[in-house]
Amino acid sequence: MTTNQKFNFRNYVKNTSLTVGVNPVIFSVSEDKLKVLLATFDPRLKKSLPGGAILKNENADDAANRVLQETTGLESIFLKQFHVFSEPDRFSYATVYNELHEESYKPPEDIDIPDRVFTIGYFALVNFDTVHPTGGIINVMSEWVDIDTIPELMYDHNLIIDEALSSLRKELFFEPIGYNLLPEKFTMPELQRIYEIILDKPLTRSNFQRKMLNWGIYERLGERKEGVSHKRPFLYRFDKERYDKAIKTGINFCL
Amino acid sequence: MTTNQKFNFRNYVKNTSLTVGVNPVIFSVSEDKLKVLLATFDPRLKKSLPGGAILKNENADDAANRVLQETTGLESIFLKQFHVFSEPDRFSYATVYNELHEESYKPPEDIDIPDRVFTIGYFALVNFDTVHPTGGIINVMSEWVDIDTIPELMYDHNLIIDEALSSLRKELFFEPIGYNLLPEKFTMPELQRIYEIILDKPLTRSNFQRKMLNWGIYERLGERKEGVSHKRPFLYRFDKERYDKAIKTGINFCL
DNA sequence: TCAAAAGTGTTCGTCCTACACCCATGA
DNA sequence: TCATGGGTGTAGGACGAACACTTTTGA
Repeated sequence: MTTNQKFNFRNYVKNTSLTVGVNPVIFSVSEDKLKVLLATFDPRLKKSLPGGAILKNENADDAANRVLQETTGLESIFLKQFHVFSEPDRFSYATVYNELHEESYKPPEDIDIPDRVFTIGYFALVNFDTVHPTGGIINVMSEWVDIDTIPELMYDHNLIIDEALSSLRKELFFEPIGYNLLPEKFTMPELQRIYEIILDKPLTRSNFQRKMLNWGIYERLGERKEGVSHKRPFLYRFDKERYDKAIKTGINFCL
Repeated sequence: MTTNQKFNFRNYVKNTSLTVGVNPVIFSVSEDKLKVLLATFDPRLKKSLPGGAILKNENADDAANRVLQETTGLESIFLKQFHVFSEPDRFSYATVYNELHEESYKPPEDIDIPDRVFTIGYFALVNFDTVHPTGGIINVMSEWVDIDTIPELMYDHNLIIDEALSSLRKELFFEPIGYNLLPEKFTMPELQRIYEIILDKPLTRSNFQRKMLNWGIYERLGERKEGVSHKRPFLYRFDKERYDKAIKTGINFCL
């Protein structure tokens, strides 16, 4: 036998019309709280995550970066895919219209509306101060919301945020990503707060300091933080070169 | 403003015709080697991973379990999503026809062939002896191949396997999943080989033993392994109850 | 009786924890 | 001068790496 006799194109290509989008869960830290960027599509509806479809010549990462750029203005920041959400009924393009009966939200009948929409969940870490949230292309506005006061959201977006947070915590053990939430120059106490807020548990100051320095991936700068009403802490910077070297020699970032 | 003025359905629904499938990377261990199940669609072509489209009423996990069942006969085994592969040109339905010019592989012109196909990568851990590989619904056959002699595969399947292995290694730090590769009753030396093979590095016998027992998630059975030409090792079984208890009290599975 | 492999114990070093102590700063 | 927070030192304990020793088995 040379040809595969089992194969029949008509059985193989299952024609469920489908769109795949991305939903970045954008984290930042401000006022000692972990925050997530939530979008408002229409003020009368529940909030949702920023998101968008994957366009013709994009891969998923491209799309996530684009959505991030549209809503925060930021490029090339920490962004990582963590899970696909694919329940058959997780999303419907008619939801908004069914809720509000606004003519402009009515799915037109002359274009093919996909039966299903999957979304690829991403999480991103950004420095709060560098972001001026906008609604991007789809939404009216977006805003930071404390992780522990997230309201009920559209679709399965509450679930997506839960999974994003637990993926973020997992990732902390493999990559020292916390510094992405801080400005380029930061102090050890600041970094410690990041870890405490993400992991939601207190860490011992002196030991935290020593561990971070032992990793040898942060460069201590000459300067110290100005304008604090007590001893001025050193400033540090993430050092990519040292990081790459540390990775090669095999390091683990367990806390 | 009540209505979202930015919104226009015609801009929002981007009509790229798209299918999403799953590709489980099925791992097992035999003859002291880590193996992956590879499928042959047509003997004249490169091999590939088992796979299939996500059907109408399935989510991604359902589809992956179905493909696994079709190719191995197994149900409810360890299976975990790890990444979506979404490059615009990663897959084409015409590939096989372009290669072989066999009429039966020609995409019919009267049905809509999707422009793009994404795949969700899964990895699965199975006990070698319980599997009798078949081609499943799509392929002619499937067979176990050593992880370090994987040939060049169709599409981006080599990349998928690489990512699967590194995800498997990562996951070892969060879940003690190695036992899934063994029969229900196993010995500590057997478990140690599993870890050594997956991580591709030797571990110290006595320390490994102690660590596994300290985790307290394996139950030592009364019996010992029969038919070995030296001291007979104890048999153990993974104990779900103890595992759940250990998780609650906060355990980490660092090696 | 012996080789091989399994189980257990011991030593040593490293790292983590907790706490103490001193330093620098603005109020 | 004092309260506050940052940097560093140290004693004690937990744990891992390496290795030694004993036990059990089939050949």
